[in-house]
Amino acid sequence: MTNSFDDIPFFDDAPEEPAPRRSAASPAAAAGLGIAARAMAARDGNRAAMEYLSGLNPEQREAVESLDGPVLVLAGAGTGKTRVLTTRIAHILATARAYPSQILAVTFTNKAAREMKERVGVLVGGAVEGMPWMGTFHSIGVKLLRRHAELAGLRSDFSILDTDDVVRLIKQLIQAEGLDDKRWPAKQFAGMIDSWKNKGLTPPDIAEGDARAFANGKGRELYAAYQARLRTLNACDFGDLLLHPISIFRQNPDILKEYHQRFRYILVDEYQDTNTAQYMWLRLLAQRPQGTPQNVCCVGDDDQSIYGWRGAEVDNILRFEKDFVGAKVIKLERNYRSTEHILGAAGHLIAHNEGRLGKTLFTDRVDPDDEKVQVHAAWDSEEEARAVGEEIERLQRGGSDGKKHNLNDMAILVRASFQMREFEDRFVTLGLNYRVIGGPRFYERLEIRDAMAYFRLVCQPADDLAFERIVNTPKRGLGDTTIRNLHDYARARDIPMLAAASQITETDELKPKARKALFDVIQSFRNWSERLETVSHLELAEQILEESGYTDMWKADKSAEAPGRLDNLKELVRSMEAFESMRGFLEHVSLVMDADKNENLDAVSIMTLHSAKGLEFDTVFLPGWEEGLFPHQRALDEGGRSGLEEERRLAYVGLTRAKHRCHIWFVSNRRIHGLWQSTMPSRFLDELPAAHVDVAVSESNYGGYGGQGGGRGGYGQSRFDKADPFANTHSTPGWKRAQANKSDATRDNWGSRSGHAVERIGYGESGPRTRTIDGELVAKSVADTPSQFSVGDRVFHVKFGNGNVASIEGNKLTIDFDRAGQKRVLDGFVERA
DNA sequence: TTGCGATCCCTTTTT
DNA sequence: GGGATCGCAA
Repeated sequence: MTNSFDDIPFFDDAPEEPAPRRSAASPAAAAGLGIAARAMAARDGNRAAMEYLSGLNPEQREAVESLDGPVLVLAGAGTGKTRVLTTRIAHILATARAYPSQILAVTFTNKAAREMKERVGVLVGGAVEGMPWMGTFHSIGVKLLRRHAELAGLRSDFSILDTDDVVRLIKQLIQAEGLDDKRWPAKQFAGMIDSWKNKGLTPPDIAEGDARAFANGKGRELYAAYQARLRTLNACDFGDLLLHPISIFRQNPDILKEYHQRFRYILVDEYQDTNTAQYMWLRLLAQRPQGTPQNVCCVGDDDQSIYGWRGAEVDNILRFEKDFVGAKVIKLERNYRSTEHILGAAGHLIAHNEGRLGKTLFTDRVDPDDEKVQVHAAWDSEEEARAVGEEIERLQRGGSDGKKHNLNDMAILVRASFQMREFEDRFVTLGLNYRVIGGPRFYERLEIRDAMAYFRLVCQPADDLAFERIVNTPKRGLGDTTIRNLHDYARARDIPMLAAASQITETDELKPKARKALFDVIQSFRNWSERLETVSHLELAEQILEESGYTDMWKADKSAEAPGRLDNLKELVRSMEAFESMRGFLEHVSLVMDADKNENLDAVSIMTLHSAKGLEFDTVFLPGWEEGLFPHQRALDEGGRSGLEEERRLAYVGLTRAKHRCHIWFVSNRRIHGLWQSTMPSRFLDELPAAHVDVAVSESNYGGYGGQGGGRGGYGQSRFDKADPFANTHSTPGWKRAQANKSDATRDNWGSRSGHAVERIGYGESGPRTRTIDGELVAKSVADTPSQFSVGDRVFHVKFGNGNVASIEGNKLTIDFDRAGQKRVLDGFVERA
């Protein structure tokens, strides 16, 4: 059977030997190389035409021009890493060292791949279209696997399962083993398999101990059963996209050799994030027999290694020189992004980490007007969102520099995605445009997954998971009993469920009603599969959704979401336009999973720190710098010291995203799992240097609100001045007002705003509070001064109620609360009972 | 077989 | 707090 992937010619788009020469017949030249072509001409003497090299600093230029032999570029944040990579590609093409199709350029994320493609496109023009080997590890893995699928026991039209499918599949296996799927959650086992795969381990490689850890010692068998099941489904998971090629290369040296000849240049972005499997994959492709050039260039930054939890091995970057003898190591330390304050803060913070290669970023751009990194305190996450929103509006109207700022230049970077919600809620009420990056994704929506299951099954009839998903959606009277029958029938004969369904309708094993319903479904699928070749995939998609009754199902649905779902389905069909075939579309979706339809809207970006890596913004807001959230408790529990260091790198990534302004927030109270918890400022705040940081909270407390303070003070000042509760609540303790505020805050916008203003004054008055922040941040001095409390004191806390002080450590109290148990709290938050 | 209510569990990060 | 799953009843 042919499909669109077989259409890609193998080696005939570029001769293996000799290396390309500049000639009219050269496909590369014919492709119209733009600058590259001009630069080829330049090779004959006119070096000035190599304009893409000008503007590089000496280190960058060296990294670009060192084309022979292995190169490791240690590129700090904002030092022009992507520029080096893209220019290097342009340079390879321009000097006619290789055809576009002979360059393997690997990135970690889709976003990075997209950006690289764009930027290379700017340099070399249309030639970038001739670079099929530029993409993520996974997308390149698919490409390899499609070509050699049979060597992995698959057909080239295999499906790629996402996490959801995998979990459902494993759940079936666990149940089939007669195990209790509550005691042995499928999700957990899916995680184990994933981490095994990240380490490059196949079932026989699993150590005895690990194998025993799950399902009464059946872990290894279960893993093997899972792999076997994938094979019968003609499917693979994300990990397989790397593992299968690895074993194909290992077992077929001749194939590996073909790729060695093909890939003249290998480039790897974000090398510090590669896991063991990726590393094995890469080494197979990059390590050549002695005497052959190993033109591999890896770019990375050990200080930005933030994927250790996912199996990334920082060691990979550290042992590069051992793996590739004679490697040249180039450090990029000149930062072009951030102000000296931001760099100073970030550098001081990251210096607290031990195992690092040690780079120090510097910049020449010193401007006395540059704002220091601002640290703000808020009572709770709601106030945090409110204040950030106001700061954003302030910048939008015209910041301290009087300049009006675009929302596109601002981002809120959170540690965990649940933090996003509060900002979204707030921005909706403010009418402030925002976009969530990496949030709940289009293709993960229920209706989209259903529709996709239909498409998958049409293209790949062995896809049982898709079959099970939609066989009774919309409702066709095919319930659990029928499905289970069908399932058993299929398993017994080792055939796909769709085929089994076809057979079983010819017997009388099913009740007439179910039999009829099933028969109709199969007929539909037969029809659709036939049309695959004759009807355009766009039309076919529409027909499938119509004829299956799927759109009717939502039209009949009276719930609030139904119209939105119908819209999404339309959007889905529309987005298929960009693809040549349904298969091509399905592949895109399984790998990319996000629809990048954020047009030119001016909007604040909200995303996690992880997904912010590689991006930059004029103004960056970093909320939630509290112990337990950031650094995240789980990272500390599971990762210990190295977990903490990874969190610190995450903080470093966050800070270094900012070009001009960086605002950090921490709150005293945050709701976690629905419960309010008192929180302490993050230790990372202690690690920021006073020279580059302003504690904005005290300033706004005293200066901003009384009306006499002048200063650029607080946010939304004028609005609060009008608020009438101001006067009469002025003298009551802050926490009380905050508490009163909380009850009506969710409903009443204005109420919450005025309450908010009042709250903040309360902070200003509560001396310990302000000093605490200064003390935490600037020096440990406060921590050394004796607390106003002593052990045994009876105290009251707004969230936890009454309790007794159990121990004191500087300004941090451990309190045994009568009802809430033992908590650690800053002394500013309690008062004598 | 379906639909609804109750309960349970989880909440870091992603290809 | 909230989403997903489970169990029970119609």
